[in-house]
Amino acid sequence: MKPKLRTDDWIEKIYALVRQIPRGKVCTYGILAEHAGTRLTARMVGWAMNAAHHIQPPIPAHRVVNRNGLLTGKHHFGSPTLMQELLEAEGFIIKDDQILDFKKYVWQP
DNA sequence: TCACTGACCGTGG
DNA sequence: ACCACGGCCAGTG
Repeated sequence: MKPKLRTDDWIEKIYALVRQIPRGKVCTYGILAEHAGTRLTARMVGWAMNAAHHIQPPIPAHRVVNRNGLLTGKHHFGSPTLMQELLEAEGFIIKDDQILDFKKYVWQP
């Protein structure tokens, strides 16, 4: 009997991982997806983040960026600059919606 | 009910 | 080095 391999299962992993991201670090959709089970579901990670907006506790989705270090989801934060503001508040340097030296701040579980 | 899209990533030509 | 395509899951029209 396989456990219910459903959304709730891996989606919680995603949330847990994102909440484990220390301040001053960032993570990518690919890494989260990979640690959540499948690395090919990076797209769903974004969907999970979207759902994370109305759940508790709040998810620091601003620390989750794409492989390019680009703030792809900034437009989904309610304010197009909210994500950048949050990241800058943590010491990141954002240029053209992109984190400078992003590779140096990548956090891996 | 069927089909398409989505805060992506990796590989191929 | 650049462009194009496929793949995964779930939600919505």
